[in-house]
Amino acid sequence: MARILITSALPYINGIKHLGNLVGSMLPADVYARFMRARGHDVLAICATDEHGTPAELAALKAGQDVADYCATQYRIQKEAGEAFGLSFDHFGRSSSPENHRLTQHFAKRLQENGFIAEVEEEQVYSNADGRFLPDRYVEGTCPNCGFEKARGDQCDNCGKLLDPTDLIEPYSALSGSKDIERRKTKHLHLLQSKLEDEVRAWVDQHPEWPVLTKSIAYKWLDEGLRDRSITRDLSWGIPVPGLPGKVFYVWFDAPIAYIAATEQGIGEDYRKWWREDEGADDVRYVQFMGKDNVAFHTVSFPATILGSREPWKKVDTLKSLNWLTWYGGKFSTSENRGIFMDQALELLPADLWRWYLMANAPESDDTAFTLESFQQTVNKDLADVLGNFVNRIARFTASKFDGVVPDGGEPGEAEAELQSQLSNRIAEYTKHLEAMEFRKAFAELRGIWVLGNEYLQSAAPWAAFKEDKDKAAMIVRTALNLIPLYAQLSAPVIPHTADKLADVFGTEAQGWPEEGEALLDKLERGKAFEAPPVLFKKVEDEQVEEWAERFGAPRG
RNA sequence: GGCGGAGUAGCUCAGUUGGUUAGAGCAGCGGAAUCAUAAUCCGCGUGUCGGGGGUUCAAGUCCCUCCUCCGCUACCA
Repeated sequence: MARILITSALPYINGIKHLGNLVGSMLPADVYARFMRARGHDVLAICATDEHGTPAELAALKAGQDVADYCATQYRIQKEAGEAFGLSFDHFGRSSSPENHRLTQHFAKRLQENGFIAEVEEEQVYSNADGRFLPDRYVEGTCPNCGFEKARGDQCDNCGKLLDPTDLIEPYSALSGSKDIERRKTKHLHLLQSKLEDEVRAWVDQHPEWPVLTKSIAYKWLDEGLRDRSITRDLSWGIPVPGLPGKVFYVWFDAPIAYIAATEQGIGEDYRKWWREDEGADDVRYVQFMGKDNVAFHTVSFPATILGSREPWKKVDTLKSLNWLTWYGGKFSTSENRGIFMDQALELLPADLWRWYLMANAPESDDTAFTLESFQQTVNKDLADVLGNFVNRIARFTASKFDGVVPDGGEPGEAEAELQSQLSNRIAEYTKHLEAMEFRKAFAELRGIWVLGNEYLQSAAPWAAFKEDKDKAAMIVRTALNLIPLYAQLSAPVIPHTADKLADVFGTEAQGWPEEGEALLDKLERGKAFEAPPVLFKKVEDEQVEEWAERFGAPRG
């Protein structure tokens, strides 16, 4: 039994997340956690809301709420949506927790003591009308390069040129539109990452097994040279910086620390057994899930923070980074009402349908398009036709021909040996892919395992055998029925709610995993009575797709 | 602009270190079966492997170049 620590990139607080966010980190983290628990490992899966930063303050302002109240409300909404989706985090915390305040300040203090922090006076754009400092991208104006009138202070969206807010012609606040903005001096703490560059590189060098994308992003930052960067901001909402009143830590400094703090929120002092290598975490395997945009922060910035603390905190062993799920090839967008969000998805259909489609088509090697048409086709075929119909046809056949009990009699022959052999091979492949976090390959294999049931029934044809040799028909039916509890276990990581229904048919356990080489087809107690379950999956109808396409802004035609 | 990733069948994608006639699922066409949610199972695959050039006995795979999409580029997170 291994100890496995799993974290998912933290969903930002400014509103409920869409399907792309879900499949980008939280859902694969959950699937992996469920799989590892099923294999009997000691798993701790952690997530939290990421609550600080300018966008959170602005979202609260827009909602007419105090930012603390706003975050509390949004936290509850996100937590509940996650639970409804079956996300089985052992703890879903908040980056604004007292634990994270304490821990973030602790890391800053340690970095300070070790000489990795410097106080620097710099100039920032201040808006008098808004009464606040503005991050570069919240300053807009005319691009000096191409003349585009709504260029942002960090980059022009029209010509792509990288800018500084002072480059803009006639700059104004993107919040209020006010031109009453000025540069003001302000003091900030800089993390002296340049001093840690060699250590970070040495640590990255220890992980040749990381995916190409992950390594190339990390080395790109290292090759350019780690720059010292500000880890504080002039905001009111956040973790206060001791000695600098009115300042808070930069959200990207405190957010990864919240992985640790959320663990403490969840399990108290025992969090150290998972996070401190000198207090028991030396045998922990730590796996992180994130979108590709987050890789640099997890391979370089956060490790620099940890290394600079000179304390033995657990660092990541394995990273799984995913690409983007797109809405018909474009961006999911809250403001423009494009795409489906977690709460909306569950109003339409049960979580397992979304979970299956998202994971079977996870954006692992490249961005992947979500379309309602593809979703409909996939869940109808894989879940309703292949899995659901298999369970329904064998259960109802048993009900009508064998009085709804697992029939006794007959001896398995060549076909059953062949089925057992194919199952063993495919389960081994499936398990291997899940271990490697290759989700698309894994679920193609699981689908193949479901198909084996239909193939077996089709060729064994118990309905034909029943007319000549009832013992043989009984043996075939018994063999097929044994697939139901097996499918419950194998399917549980990805479609947990359905897995529970499958396990309930014979009162077996959905949690667990078949042993390698285990005899799988004669485990059910003979003579056991059971009820054929209701149809597992209703099909998604064309009219529903039409309606949703309209409602969620799908490009038509 | 720079760095990195990607471009393979109508669609979504596999294709290890270059090596026999480039694969899978879906869709489509044909057939079988009738237990089942008109569900299932079997059979059918020539597609300029983004364009062009090069290295090699041999290139989807290596090199050069061009095109398109995506990410990062350190003050969005």
